[in-house]
Amino acid sequence: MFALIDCHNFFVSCERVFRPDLENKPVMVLSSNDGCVIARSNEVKNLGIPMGVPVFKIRHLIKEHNIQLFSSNFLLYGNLSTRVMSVLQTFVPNMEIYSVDEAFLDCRGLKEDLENFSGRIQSTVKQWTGIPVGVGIAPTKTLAKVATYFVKKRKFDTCVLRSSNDIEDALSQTPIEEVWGVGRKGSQKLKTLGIYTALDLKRVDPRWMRKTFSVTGERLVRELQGVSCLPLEAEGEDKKSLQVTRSFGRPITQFSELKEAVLTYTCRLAEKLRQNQQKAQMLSLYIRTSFFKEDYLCRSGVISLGQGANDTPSLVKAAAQILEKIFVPNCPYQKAGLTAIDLTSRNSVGMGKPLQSSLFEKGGEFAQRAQTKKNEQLSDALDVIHRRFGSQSLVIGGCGLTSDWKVQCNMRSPAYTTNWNELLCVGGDNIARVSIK
DNA sequence: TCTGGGGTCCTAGGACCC
DNA sequence: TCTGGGGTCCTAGGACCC
Repeated sequence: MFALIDCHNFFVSCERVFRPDLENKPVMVLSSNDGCVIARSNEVKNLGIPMGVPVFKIRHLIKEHNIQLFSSNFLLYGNLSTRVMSVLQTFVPNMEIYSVDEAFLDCRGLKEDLENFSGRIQSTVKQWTGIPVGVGIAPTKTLAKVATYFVKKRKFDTCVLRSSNDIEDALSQTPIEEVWGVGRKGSQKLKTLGIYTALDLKRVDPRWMRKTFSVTGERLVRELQGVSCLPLEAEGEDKKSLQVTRSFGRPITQFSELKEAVLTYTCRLAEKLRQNQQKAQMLSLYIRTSFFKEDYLCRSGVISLGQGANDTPSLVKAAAQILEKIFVPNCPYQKAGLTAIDLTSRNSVGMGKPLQSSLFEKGGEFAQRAQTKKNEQLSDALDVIHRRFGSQSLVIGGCGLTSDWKVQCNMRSPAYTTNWNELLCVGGDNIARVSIK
């Protein structure tokens, strides 16, 4: 049996941990640039506000219902996520962190009654972290997903699907578009084939499904039939790609400004690579205008980083080269994104596979190695300085200093758990109502 | 006026190998 | 006249997830 633990309205719940006065009030968290709704409290869901809707379309509802807004504060959410996961780790030997707000637990060998077990998880996480969670338990991961769908819909705390009667009953009440792995396109196609519920899908021939929807479709059907095809993923797998993509606070037309933005994102990407102890062998960059405007334009390019790099100077140089190549003048760019691909594994010798050196390396092998070493030392120093004095304390020249193209986030909550200067104050002018149970 | 960010997996088709 | 069979690797694009 698999247990899926799913945090309720996670980002909103994180904000409420430090703002208990917002309990039972409508609260939303917005995407970067305060553009779209990415998390809603139950009160907001009850108003019929959908996930992902742009804020400007619902201004009137926000005002009318006095909805409390927050810019996204991923530092906070990431930190609270870590807390929740470490509490979950105390319950079972094997678990998979599936996303920032979800984890699968392997329930094999559990002596305890499952209803009791899930209740205990739910109350412990709430008490130790302040985050409310739902728990769904079933024989496969996909069925556990169905169980948590019921938790959300029916406002249960927990749901255990065990007997085939219970499972079939739950599946018959699950619309096909709610099944894990069936997206918008898939559900449209399935409906034209007469498959409307999860139960309908469970009853199709897996071999037919493979022909029509590839191996992924076949696995899905088998999972619904109770045959586990998706094992718990091992922990600490290396990432296969890393990205930094951002929309700008306003459209950018000038090359010089676009370059500042791209190089700023590149520095961040290099930092992420170093944090992960990985190197990239390829770097790709795209720049694009707004989807919603006429003459939509998207340009992209890829460049090789030779044997793999994660030092800031190498990546910055590569990104600038791509940008020169793909830039088209007089376009209102709205977004840029970088992706590091072909990442070397964390555990391989000397960080990165022991690759052959390139036959066509310029400047001779020794000069090249010396330069790489310098760049890596510089990057390490940069990391140390950023940790100590903040990420803005020292930047490379190409990133610019004014950068008024930066994303808007005017309603961000404090970094309550990661910055000494932003700890929650109790008493004084700014009294927070914290109830300690 | 105003529309997120970061990932994974799968397939098809082409180039290439013996 | 007539031209095989069995592979791997790479890339682009699509779909899906949170």
